[in-house]
Parts: sequence; C-alpha cells; structure tokens
Amino acid sequence: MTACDTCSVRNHAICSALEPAELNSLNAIGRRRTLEAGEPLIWEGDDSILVANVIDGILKLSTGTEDGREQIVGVVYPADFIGRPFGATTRHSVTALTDARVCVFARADFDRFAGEHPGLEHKLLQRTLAELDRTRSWMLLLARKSAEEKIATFLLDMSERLAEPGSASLGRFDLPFSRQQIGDVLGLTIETVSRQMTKLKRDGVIDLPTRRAVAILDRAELEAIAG
Amino acid sequence: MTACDTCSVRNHAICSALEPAELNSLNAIGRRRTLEAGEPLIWEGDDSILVANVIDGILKLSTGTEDGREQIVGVVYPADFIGRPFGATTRHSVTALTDARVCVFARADFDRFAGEHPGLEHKLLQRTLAELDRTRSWMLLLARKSAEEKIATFLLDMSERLAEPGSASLGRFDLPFSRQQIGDVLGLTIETVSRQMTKLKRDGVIDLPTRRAVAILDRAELEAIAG
DNA sequence: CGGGCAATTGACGGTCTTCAATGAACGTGG
DNA sequence: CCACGTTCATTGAAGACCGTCAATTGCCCG
Repeated sequence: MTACDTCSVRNHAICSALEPAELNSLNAIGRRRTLEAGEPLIWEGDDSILVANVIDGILKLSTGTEDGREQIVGVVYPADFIGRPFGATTRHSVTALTDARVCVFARADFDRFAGEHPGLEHKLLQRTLAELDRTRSWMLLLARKSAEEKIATFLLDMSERLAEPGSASLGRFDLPFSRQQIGDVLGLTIETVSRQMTKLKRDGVIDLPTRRAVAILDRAELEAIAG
Repeated sequence: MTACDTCSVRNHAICSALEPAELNSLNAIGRRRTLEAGEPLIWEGDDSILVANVIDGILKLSTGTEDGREQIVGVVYPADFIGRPFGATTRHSVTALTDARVCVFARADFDRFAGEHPGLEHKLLQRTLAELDRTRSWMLLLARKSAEEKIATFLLDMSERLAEPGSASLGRFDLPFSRQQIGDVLGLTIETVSRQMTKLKRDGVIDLPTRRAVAILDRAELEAIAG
C-alpha cells in the first residue's frame, strides 16, 4: 500500500504508464507536498532541482522582465506535470493559485527513473507535445486578438476546464484568478480586464455574481466575440 | 550506404540516438523531399499524416484567425523536428521560408518506429521540452514588449542563429524573413516593423545594407533596447 | 528601360495603457 | 455584530503607441 494506490490522478498522470511494481519504485523517490494559495514551488532561474505531478489544485507558470512586467505562460491542473527534466535550469516560476497538493521528485532521481522506464517518457512526451500545441495557440491570442476577444476566449477556456460536473448550469464557475492575474495571462492591464468584463456583463453575455464567479448567459454570443 | 550516412544533420537531429542498424530501418521508412521558398509542407487542420526532420533550410510554423490575421508560432532550423506525432491533427501550417530539404516520414510509420526505439523518443522529448521553453519565453515578448523591444529582441535572436561561422563580422546576416513575416512573428504590422528598423538604423545601432541584410553596429545598445 | 512588388514614409484615429480617484468586499479586532 | 482598515475591483480622464489608410520610393526582374 503506497500513497499512489489512493492517488486521485493515478490513472491520468504520466504515472499511468507504470506497472504496480514500477509505481512502487517511483513512489519511493517522490514525496507529497501541500501548497497554500499564493505559495511558490519553483523560482525562475533556479537550478532545476525538482519536478512534480499535480494531484490537486491549480498552479501558474510565470516569467517576467527585469523592470517588473509579468506574464503567465502556462496554467497547470490536476494530473499535469511540472518542471524541467533533462535541463539545468528552470525558465519560469511555478506558484500555486489555489491550495494545492503535488507529488514532488528530485530532478536527478526523476531523470534516472525516466531513463529506465520508456513508457513513462512516452507519456511525458505526449503531454509535452499537447502542451506545446496549446501554448502555440495561445500565442495567436496574445499577438493578434483584441482585449474583448481575449477576455471572451479566456472565459470560454475557463468554463471548459472548470465546469463542475454535478452542476446543472455548465456556464457557471469560480475563477481561480484575480483580475490582475487574468491580465497577466492575457497580456492586458487590470483596468482593461475590468472594463471588458463589465462590458460583457452590460451586454447580457455574462453575469458576475461575485468577484470570482462568472456565469455565461449567452455562450453562442461569447463564442462569436471570441473570434 | 544509405542517405543517412551522408546526412549533414546526422549527429544533431533526433536520429543521433540510433545505432547504424536502427538508422537503416528508419531510413527505410523515410524519404527526402525538397521544398522551394514559400512552398507549404503541412496545412493547419490537416490530418496529421506526416512528420519530418529538417536537413537544410528554414521553415515557419503558422496559424491564423478566420478573418485572416496570421501569426508565426515557431521557426525551425536544420536538425529540428517537424510535425505532430501521436496526435490526430496538426494545429499549425508548416511552410518553407527558404529553399529547404527535409526527411519525411508517414506519421503512422514514425509513431510505430518511435515506440520501438526509446532512445529516439528521449531525444524527441528533450527537443520538445526545449522548444516549449523557447515558446513560453516568446509569449512574454508578444504580450508585454513594445514594438522597439520586439524588433531588438528579434534581431539579436536572428544574429545568434544565423551568424556565419566563417564571417569575421558576427553581427552581419541575411534575414530569412520579409518585413511582413517579421511582423507575423512579432505580432506587429509591416509598417511598424519598417519604422522601428529605420529608427534603429537612424540611431546608429544597426545598418541595413540591403532589404534582407542586417548589420549590428552596437550590440550592447541593442541588448539594452531589447530589455 | 519599365513593370511589379516590397518597403518606406506620412497623416490620422482607435485601442489600450497610465494615472488617479472612488467604490466594494473581506478580515480583524473591539 | 459592527466599525474600521486593507486589499481588490471599478470607473473616469488623458495620452501614448501602434494600426489603418494612402502615397511614394526603391529594388529586382525581365
């Protein structure tokens, strides 16, 4: 009986490539760690000393310029992989957006283990290729879309990822981001984010019951705006 | 004696993971193909039916919105890998920027071969992880940098990739991009690209001997501008 | 030499940022 | 439970930057 046996992402994370005996070996080199919302896990420019699987919660990958401009370059969800195996340094920070639980490995240990388990590397490759596709799609948004299109695209993306399975209203969810963080994802200022959200609410496309909650009232219209 | 034996990227592309006998097998399922500048290799949204290694030349990966805005989401050089293994569709177009030679594989053949050769998958994983890092860095540029900073960053990036080994002047090279394509990389219009390049020339930071040529006169200043 | 395309240059306008103030939500302590 | 301070979000006004539209120049090729 190991921690893996009861792990909620056991069948979705890259670990799903492993046989029970192999999983035991992996479990032996990893450890659980909990993070509070806002707590950092890895700093940009650090020596790449650890990698991790997300068990629960949402984390952001971010980078910034010297003069303080920040950009969120990725968001990871349960079963996603974090960190930079086979590389000396980490090029972006990792910070918890919500309370989170992760399964952490020393990078050297993980690199060695992965080298001996091609199935694990295969899963990691698939995940990385999919992430690269998603990241490249996001570049189009950052470079070419208007503020209104960005917000609409963002809200649709969030609704797909966060829609509560039980909830009857598929278009209602709580954002794991502050307005500032939404700006950091979309390459906008907090004021522009606020104005565009208010505009969508005024036009009856969405509702904003609380600071963090969003309800999509007219999905077709939102999709049209997203472009 | 196979085509691989004389291949100029033999020791740099993912093929370098293979033993001679394995290389023979890979050679058997691949074929060479030449592309002229401007010629497409893969279209966005196509079924992912082929993957390739770049032998010679430079190609762009691009995507666009329905209303015609285009964005270049990646640029690949000799020894780089092209395409989307283990996935049903390709999410961006691939087009030659210069005359190019590539080593093409049917995706199904490549997927099978890769599954049987973990060393190859390992190389591909390393390459994909590095590409993801680079792509994420580029997001910061697209989302947060000014036009001037974008152009300066772009020119420095080009100078590193293109500097002729023999040339005494490391800061002189020919761009493989038109002004329009530079705009498509940086998320700018052709006019803004032109204006910023002219400004850098006027300020004595660079020289523009011909349409495609660039000479960096003051690298330190250019780096300062790049931010 | 001349046609055609790429690049440059100019004028103007819109979008988003910046700066600043107000308003709402949340937690703490009385 | 409410007063208060702090943080986050909203709103407003002004302006910078970049995009758009249009005209011109320069380069490359036949």
